[in-house]
Amino acid sequence: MFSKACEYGIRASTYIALQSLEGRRVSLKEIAEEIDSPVAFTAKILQQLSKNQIVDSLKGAAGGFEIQRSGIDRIKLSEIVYAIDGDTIYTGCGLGLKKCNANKPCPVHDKFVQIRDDLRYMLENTSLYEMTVGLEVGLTYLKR
Amino acid sequence: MFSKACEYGIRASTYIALQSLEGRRVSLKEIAEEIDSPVAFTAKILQQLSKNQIVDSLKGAAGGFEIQRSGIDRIKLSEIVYAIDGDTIYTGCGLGLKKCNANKPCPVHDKFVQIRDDLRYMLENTSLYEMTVGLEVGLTYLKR
DNA sequence: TTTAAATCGGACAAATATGTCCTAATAAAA
DNA sequence: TTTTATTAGGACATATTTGTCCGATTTAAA
Repeated sequence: MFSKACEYGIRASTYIALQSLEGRRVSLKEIAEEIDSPVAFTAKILQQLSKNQIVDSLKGAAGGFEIQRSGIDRIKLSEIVYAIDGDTIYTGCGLGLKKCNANKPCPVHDKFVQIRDDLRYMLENTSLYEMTVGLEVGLTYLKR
Repeated sequence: MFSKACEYGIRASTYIALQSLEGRRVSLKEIAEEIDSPVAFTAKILQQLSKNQIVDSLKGAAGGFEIQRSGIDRIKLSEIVYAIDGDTIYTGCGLGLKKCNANKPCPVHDKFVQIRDDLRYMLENTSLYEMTVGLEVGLTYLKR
């Protein structure tokens, strides 16, 4: 569904949001440990998320990553996916045709539109805050 | 969503089904032309589909690929996807966790289960015959 | 029996995705 | 001011996916 980079990106953002809610800024090292991802690769992804203003980064000692409370409420999964994987998941043809659309559809166009629209709706309506709710009480997990 | 190989595989199977309905056996070369795919790569995929008994192949002059009428009705997209991409699209976690399940779910487990189930239902209930219906009358396309 | 047209299958090549390493830049603390 | 802990970013390395090439095998037709 998503690239590895995107999976790590969602998990990292969610962990940062969770800790930011407690007022804790977190380091790359801690993030990678807590979401069980390769450190240096995660660094690249966080750079990208920072450039796309999904996470805030602060250099130097006591630096790290955080997300403003307003961001935690506002940022949706769709924005993270878009920042890393682009929009192919929404716009691409299920059978890989370059110019597939309602006018010249592939044989599964309508069926895919429906499923992709459901996926898009879900991603556009799931905030980082919502992602953290189960984590706090141990109902959901970010590794294993 | 699917790998390139799987996209080509679905398009190739659909074209073979369409021609088999007319009693025509088709060559690799014709298939690759009609679905706009790389010839040699398509050959590999057809080998795989042949081994998985999704298409019948005949060697030698006047050989080629075909699908029995019974197969055209019976074979579902899910079988093609499974033969090429395996079952990760059904069973894999949306966030890439290895042991994500209802007991220890990731934060989007339930939401992904729903979308994946819809996708699975669609793939398991779309036959090759259904894929060909629109093609015959020029309502749907396999290239561009 | 020979030739031609086709798939099969192994080895190779290129492109992309994933992952690592090292140095520079930054900022807090000693 | 120096040291230390951190992110930024470029170059490199590895793995996987995508794609190519070529000889072997098969079968129909000449």
